[in-house]
Amino acid sequence: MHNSDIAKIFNDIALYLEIEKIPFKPRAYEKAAQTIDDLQEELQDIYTQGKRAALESIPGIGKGLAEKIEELLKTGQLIYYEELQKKMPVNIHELATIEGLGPQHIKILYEKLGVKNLRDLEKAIAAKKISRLPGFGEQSEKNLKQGIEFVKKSHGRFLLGYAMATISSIEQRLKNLAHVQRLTIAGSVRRKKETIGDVDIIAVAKKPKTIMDSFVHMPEVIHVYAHGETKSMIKLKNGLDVDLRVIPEKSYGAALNYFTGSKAHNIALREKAMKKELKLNEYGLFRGKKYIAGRTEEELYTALGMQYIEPEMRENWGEIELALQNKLPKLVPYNALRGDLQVQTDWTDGTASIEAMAKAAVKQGLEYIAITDHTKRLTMTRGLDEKRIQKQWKEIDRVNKRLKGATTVLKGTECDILKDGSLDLPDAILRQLDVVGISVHSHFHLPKSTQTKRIIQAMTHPSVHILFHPTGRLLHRREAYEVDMEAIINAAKKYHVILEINASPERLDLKDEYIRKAMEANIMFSIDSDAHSPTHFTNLAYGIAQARRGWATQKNIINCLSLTELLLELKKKQ
DNA sequence: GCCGTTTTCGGCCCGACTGTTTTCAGTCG
Repeated sequence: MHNSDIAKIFNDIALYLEIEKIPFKPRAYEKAAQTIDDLQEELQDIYTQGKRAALESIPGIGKGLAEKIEELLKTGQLIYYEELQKKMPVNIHELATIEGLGPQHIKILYEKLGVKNLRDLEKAIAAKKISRLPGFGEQSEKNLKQGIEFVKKSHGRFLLGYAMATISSIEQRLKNLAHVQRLTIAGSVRRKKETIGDVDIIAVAKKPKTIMDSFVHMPEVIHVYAHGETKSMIKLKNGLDVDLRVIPEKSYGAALNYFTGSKAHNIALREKAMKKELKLNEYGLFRGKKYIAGRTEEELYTALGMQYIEPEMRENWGEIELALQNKLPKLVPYNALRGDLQVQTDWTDGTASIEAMAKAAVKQGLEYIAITDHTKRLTMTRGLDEKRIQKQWKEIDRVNKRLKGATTVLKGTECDILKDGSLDLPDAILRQLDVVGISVHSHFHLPKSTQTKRIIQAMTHPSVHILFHPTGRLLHRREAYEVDMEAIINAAKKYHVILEINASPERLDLKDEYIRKAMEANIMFSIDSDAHSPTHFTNLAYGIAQARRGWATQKNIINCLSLTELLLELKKKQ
């Protein structure tokens, strides 16, 4: 039993307890679930080494939860959880993912209509049964319908950042097999799309049969669609489909190129080949029947008379034309970040102390981080007011002393943009901060022009450095608010505001096409983890991937600068 | 169910918004 399984059970229990209107316990379960999800070590290992006492030393886990974890680890089940399920046998997790549907309405739907899952709910909506229920109406029926559509739209696709751990683990195991000479994850994973449909793996192997056998017998596999010598297809327990192809070495580059896509890029590439009286397919580049190239991708692009194109750019957005003219931008490298300008701590809704976050940043090799806790309007996070933020500065000074330069902690804020475009901290405080980030956390449904005006109003404030997660979207959960991005980009240019590329796997905000538009206007970006726990710094890689998909170069990323250079840049503002 | 420089009991993030109501429950963050 893995941490994610236990975390899911605790989250389910929290929902059940909320249905029963039991106070406070749900928070305890939720908090523990979050902590467990963020844990770097498996609970199983912690328990094996230190028994129950070690479990209890984890913050948020006391005697009661330690016992439950012990039961889960030992028996694979939890009687308490099963009893809750028996009382109300619904797919509570699935129903709760629908925006606007909470525990109390789930209860009513179950008791009055017997709704147990998404499918039941759809049927009830189709039969117009919802609006007659107590507490529901015409509008809530409409909202539920929309919510279901939104969940279904994302159905079958996975967030890259959530699927990556599984994918990497499979990749490592396959690479370690004897007889495997080369192996690469291709497809949308290689292009670093924010969501992926399935996983395509390309390999060269001396004995294809052995690698294929190992592949279809991995413990995560629940279904084998196909099991052949050159191609096998499986479904994993988490729902992800994975294809593996074994390719002759001669065709490896061509196959990698073909299975990396995108389809549009491939078609355009083949058209260029045709104009040169060549033929490109997954086996190689040919003149008539004569093989010309295909062992590596580099060789392929060269033979087509163009620069090598990074996978993140292969969307047929003009990259082929630039490659032919030798004018491709040099994308920001994955190791180029020197700092992180959005980090939350336990002063608001983060899970760890300033010092713990700073130490994690040292491990990540970051030269500096900015602590950017929420501000007072965001009451649910205990957002900071002018008094507490000044108290926080003292703690930051203490931490910096203790760190002795291992990394530098900057004083920052994620200051709320209020409805009228004013900011949630007084000017006198904002002026003293190293990093002022601003963001929208309320009034998501303003008309587009009003929303745009509101945000631009905030950007005109002389102390503002960065607009955090500029469109507010949450992948698979919430659409971006309506905003005129062109106007925001123009404002960023005019008022010298940096736009954030938020690296959190469910945000990745800005999205690639906006990054490209902003690049055309030569806007500066910051790639930030938005870390709420020490493990989240590793998400920075997804932010860089997103930046590369938007064709961003190193000189446009503010946190590729050294600390001294960065502070110089930021201080150009008052 | 957790936690403690207000410590072993009694607190626990709480205000805004929506849609249902016609003064409030449910949900979100």
